[in-house]
Amino acid sequence: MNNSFLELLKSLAPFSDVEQNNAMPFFKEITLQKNDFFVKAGHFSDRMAFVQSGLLRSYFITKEKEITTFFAIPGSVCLDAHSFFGLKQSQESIQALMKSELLVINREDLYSLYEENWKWQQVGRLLVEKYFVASEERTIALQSQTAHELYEQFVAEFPDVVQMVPQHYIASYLGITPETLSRVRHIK
Amino acid sequence: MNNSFLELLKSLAPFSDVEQNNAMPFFKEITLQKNDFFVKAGHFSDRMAFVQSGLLRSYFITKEKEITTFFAIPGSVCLDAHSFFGLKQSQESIQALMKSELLVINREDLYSLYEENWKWQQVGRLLVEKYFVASEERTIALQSQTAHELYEQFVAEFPDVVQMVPQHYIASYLGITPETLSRVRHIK
DNA sequence: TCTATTTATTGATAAAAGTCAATACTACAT
DNA sequence: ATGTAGTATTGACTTTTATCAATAAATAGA
Repeated sequence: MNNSFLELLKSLAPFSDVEQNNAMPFFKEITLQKNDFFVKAGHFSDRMAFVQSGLLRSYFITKEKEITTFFAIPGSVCLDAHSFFGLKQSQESIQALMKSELLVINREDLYSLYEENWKWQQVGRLLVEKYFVASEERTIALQSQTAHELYEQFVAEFPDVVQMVPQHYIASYLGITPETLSRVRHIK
Repeated sequence: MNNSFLELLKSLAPFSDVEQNNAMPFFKEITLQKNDFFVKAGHFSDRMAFVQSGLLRSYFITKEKEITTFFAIPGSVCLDAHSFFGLKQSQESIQALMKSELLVINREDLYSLYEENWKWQQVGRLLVEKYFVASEERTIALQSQTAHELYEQFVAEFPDVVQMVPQHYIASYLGITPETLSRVRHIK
């Protein structure tokens, strides 16, 4: 398994080499080419990915508008929560914006891991806790900040993404129009 | 223990009577009077509550503005995620808006439960997953909906809360001003 | 009950962001 | 090199929401 993935896990709970090796067969390495989909809206998705390299984008379409909900950078966990946890059809699509290497596990295998060793269950819990806190913080930002503040915060948090994706993806992630983002970028 | 709490747990995983009884001593029933704080901003909070009755509000203060982030109704889990999961000083305060009965467990005891029986760890994970999905959905709403749509959705989702709390709390929960909410309420 | 405080509404105006449309820029494929 | 599709910028204008201020209504205490 890849180092960055192991480091993420080890930051959450200590694993022995044996435990790591036991888990390895559950994860499959896959490579997505640019524009390939990891999840397609309307389908059920039972796969969870750790991004090893590349970049993916989650988005959904509503009322003629396309809304970006997440950029998955290396080190991120990437899944459609509504589908994976809620067992529903995914509302979002997740698409690779460039060639991306992922470590993928499906729900069934993940749950086997959880039952096999409580430490994996713990890591699963800690991961979701971490993403829950991040989601809460994003909610608060959207609720309380102006377009300009949101963009500055985005640049600080994801400097690489700013360089790599079309601005209108970032605009929709911030809940503003591309025109507004373009103007906001030229303030100060 | 209270029925609504047990029902919540059973909806997530099946527990035997023995398992339930083993867990009981970890939970303390507390009653908050109106305006009592469950969490105070700036303090560390290691307590998690199940709301049995009453109503609480999470909020924080920024730039002279007060922003409501959550209403905890009966059946809800109530905590400051940033503090409880992130082990940081809480940014929010959580205050009872009326007399409220809570079942409270602290982090240490919760983690003992997790280690004692993997099913509790599983329930902990499932609970966070559930709240994560809800948080994602709220983010998407804030990102993509108008003030009017947000309010209509709030009324549909929390009809009781609408009756019970000052409108400006709801306004700040929706990321709009009290004046805008007042106007939006009289549309159509 | 009366008063003080909080809360809600309304109006006038300002600011922020959206919409529409034109144009320019870029990257890529042929 | 040329053309195409996607992307970014800019301007004029509209809509939405915020702000400020005044008043009205509701509520909680004494």
